[in-house]
Amino acid sequence: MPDTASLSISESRTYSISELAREFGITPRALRFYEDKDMLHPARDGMTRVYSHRDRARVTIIVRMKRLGLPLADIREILDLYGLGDNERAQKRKTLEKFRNQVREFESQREDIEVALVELRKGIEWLEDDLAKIGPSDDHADSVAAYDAVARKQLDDA
Amino acid sequence: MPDTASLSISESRTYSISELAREFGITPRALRFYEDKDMLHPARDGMTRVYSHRDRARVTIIVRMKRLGLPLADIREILDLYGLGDNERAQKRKTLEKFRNQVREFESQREDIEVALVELRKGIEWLEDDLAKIGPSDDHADSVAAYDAVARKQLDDA
DNA sequence: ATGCCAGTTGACGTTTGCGTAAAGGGAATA
DNA sequence: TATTCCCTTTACGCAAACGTCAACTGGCAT
Repeated sequence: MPDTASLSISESRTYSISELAREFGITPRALRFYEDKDMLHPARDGMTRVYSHRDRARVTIIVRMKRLGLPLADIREILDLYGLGDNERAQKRKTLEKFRNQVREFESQREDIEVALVELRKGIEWLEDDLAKIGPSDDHADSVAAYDAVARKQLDDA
Repeated sequence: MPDTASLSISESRTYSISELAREFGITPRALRFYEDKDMLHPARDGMTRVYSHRDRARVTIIVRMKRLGLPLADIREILDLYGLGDNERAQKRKTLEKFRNQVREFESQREDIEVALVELRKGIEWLEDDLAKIGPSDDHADSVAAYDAVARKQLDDA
């Protein structure tokens, strides 16, 4: 099987805890913590943890999901669902539902981000314009007007 | 000034704490908490809080930012920045930097979401296909193969 | 053998974002 | 007057997600 050959190079590697930690910008403590929460189950060489390529993939998922604000418990479920290939139809339906809900949540979250980005860009534009006025008019009325302008926008589309 | 007239209708209203709480789907406790954290400064009628339209706008921002996972401290800063119209140029530059950083963060967060959505949709597709196989082959080899397929994808683009 | 580095397991501390009584004030309604 | 609301403050509690010791255990380089 040529398949096996293609795997052997990169997928046979193992990683130490601090190696993975550095790679993902987290602490070893975090990795042990995730393990304690049953999100990882690295092999052991005596006492020391040995992370497989597959473990690494799981960490990738964990880190990604975390950045998206998912609580560890939820991430764990997702991980479990990937891991549990021996599901029955009922379970799979539930899984499907969960995934669909996640999609919905992410989509609405993405919308929130779009909105926030618009707001921030408006603020940036305002600040840039304001800073572009060469002479520091240092005026009080000016800043008040500016504040009102921004506030007004907030109020309008709130 | 006709401007004043356009404001008087909707902007002169005030809100009670529970009114605002209901509107934003949060508890009065939360609003008091935000005030304790100096994110809101509603007027008082005796002891009871009276929220202006402008206060309401601030709550809007708080809620939005919270949904995006920003810690209250950060939200407070943003709020302060809006409120401080009497900034010096130096301050404004710092503000500008903060805003730009936020934009960058949101953008990368949005990308994370896109990625996660792709993953989830792949998972959904897989589950749907799997459930579509009319006969519950109930096979063990099947599920193992399915697991490997998914795992492989994870590993590939990790 | 000694020292250093990286690893291990608890156990406790910290921050965030409120929830949840506890104890009461003021106004309106029955 | 009594009950009912809505409001107030003060204060303790809590789950999540680690950080931070503390106390040990190897391995290997000198």
